[in-house]
Amino acid sequence: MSSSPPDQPTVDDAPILHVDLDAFFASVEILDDPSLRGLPVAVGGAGERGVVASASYEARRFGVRSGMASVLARRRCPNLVILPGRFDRYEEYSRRFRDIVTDLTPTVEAIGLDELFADLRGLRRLGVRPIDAAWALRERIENELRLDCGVGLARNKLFAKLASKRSKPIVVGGRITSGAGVVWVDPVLEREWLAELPVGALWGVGPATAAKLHRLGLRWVRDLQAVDEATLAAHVGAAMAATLSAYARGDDRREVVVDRGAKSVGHDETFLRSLRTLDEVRGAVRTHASVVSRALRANRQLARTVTVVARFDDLTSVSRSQTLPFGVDDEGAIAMIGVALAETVELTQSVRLIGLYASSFVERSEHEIQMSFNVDVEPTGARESAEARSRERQIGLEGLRDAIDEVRQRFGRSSLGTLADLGEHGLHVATQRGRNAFGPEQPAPPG
DNA sequence: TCTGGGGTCCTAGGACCC
DNA sequence: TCTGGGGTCCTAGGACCC
Repeated sequence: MSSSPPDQPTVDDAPILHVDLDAFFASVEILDDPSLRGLPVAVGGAGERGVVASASYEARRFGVRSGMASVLARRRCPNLVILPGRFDRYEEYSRRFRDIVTDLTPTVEAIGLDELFADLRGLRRLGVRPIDAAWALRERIENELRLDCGVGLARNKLFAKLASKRSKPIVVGGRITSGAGVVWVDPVLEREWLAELPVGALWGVGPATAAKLHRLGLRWVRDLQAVDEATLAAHVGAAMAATLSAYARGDDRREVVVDRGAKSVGHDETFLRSLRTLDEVRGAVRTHASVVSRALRANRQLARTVTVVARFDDLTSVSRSQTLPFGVDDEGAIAMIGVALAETVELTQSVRLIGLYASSFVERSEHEIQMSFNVDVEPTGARESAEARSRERQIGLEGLRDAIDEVRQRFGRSSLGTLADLGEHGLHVATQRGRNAFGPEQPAPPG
C-alpha cells in the first residue's frame, strides 16, 4: 500500500476510484452555521428513539458514531449538538459532488449521498495518472464545496473502498489524526493487506454474519482465505459463501454501474409513542400512501407490489405484501391496498414503526396510466376516448377490489378487533407522531 | 446503548405450469 | 392414475449498506 509517488500506479493498476465525503451531513451543517465549528455536532434524531446519522470529528472524539442511539451519544458527549437534518441541502451538495467527479469520468456510481465509485479506464488514453486525478479531485472538492474527503484507488471496488476508508482521519484516544487523503492499494500487496483485516471489514459482513463466522473460529480475512467455500456455505448460505470466498481472495468483479434505477420506493416512520389501535395504524398507512404515491409520480413509475411493514416494541417486525396484475401510482389505490394488508396484521404488541413500500415497477403504458386512475394526465380528447378511459378506470377499480378481496381471503378477517384488548389509553396517542427524519422528536420540555 | 429512514439482496417455501 | 423435476412468480423474513 502506498499513498504517493514514486509508486505511481497506471490506470491498469488502479482503474477503480472510491470517494467518501468526511462526516458529510455534520460538515454541511457546520458550513451553513460557522458558529458550530469546533463543537461536537451530530445530525440525527434527538428523541428517545433517535439515532445519529452523521457525527463531526469533534463529536467522534467523545466516542459518538453514526448509527449510535442518540441517548447513548448524549451520554458520551453531554454537550453534543444534535441537529435534525436538512435533506434538500445535502442533496444539493451531493449533486455538486457528483458533478465534480463526473467531470473526470462519466462512469460514476453513487452510493448514497456522500460516496461514489468511478471507473478510471477512460483516462488511459488521456495519459492521466490515477493518483494525480485523485489529488485533483480532492482539491476541487475542497475548493468548491469546502468539504474534505478520502479517496481510494485500487484494482476493484472492494479494495478501492477499503482504501478510501484507510485514507481518512482517525480518532484514537480522543485525538484526531489526519489521514493520507489518497490511498492506493498496490496489487502486489493486496492479499496480505486483506489478510490482516477482521472479517467484519468485508462488504456484506454485518453483526449477524460476523457472529456466525466467529462461532466457526473465523475472525480474520486470513481465516476466510483458509476455509473452503462448501463449509462456509453450510453456515452462511451459498450466495454469501461465494461472495466471501471471492472477497477473501481479493476477487471482486462488480462493475461501476451508472444510473442504477431504484427497484422500490417507500416510506416509514418510527413513532415517538407506539401505536396501539388499528385506527392509528390505518392512519399511518394512509399518510405514508400519500408520500409513496407522490414519489412514484415524481419518478413516473407504476408499482405492482405494495408492502406494509409493522415493527413492534420488541423490534421484531412483520410484513404483508400484495402483487396486483397492474401497476398503480394513485394515492387512494395504494392506501386501500395498504390498509387492507395492515388489517391482516395481528396487533399483539404496540407498533413502533409502520412502513409502506411499492415495488415491481412496470412500464408506464397508455393502459397503465388509465389503470392508475390518473385521468387528469391525459389531454382532453374525443368523447370516444373519454368513454374508453372511463371504462378502463372501471376495470382498474374492479381489479383493486379483487386484490383487496384476495388479501382478506388470504388472511381472513379474524385479526380485526384484537387491538381493542391492548390497553386502556389507546386513542389520544395518535397525534404524537414525530416529524423528524431520524426518529421522533423529544417533546418540548415543560416551561 | 439500543438502535432512523432510504434502500438492496438472499433464502425458503408454496403455488402453478409444463 | 400417479408421479417427477424444472422454471417462474409470489410472499415473508432476515441481513446488510449508507
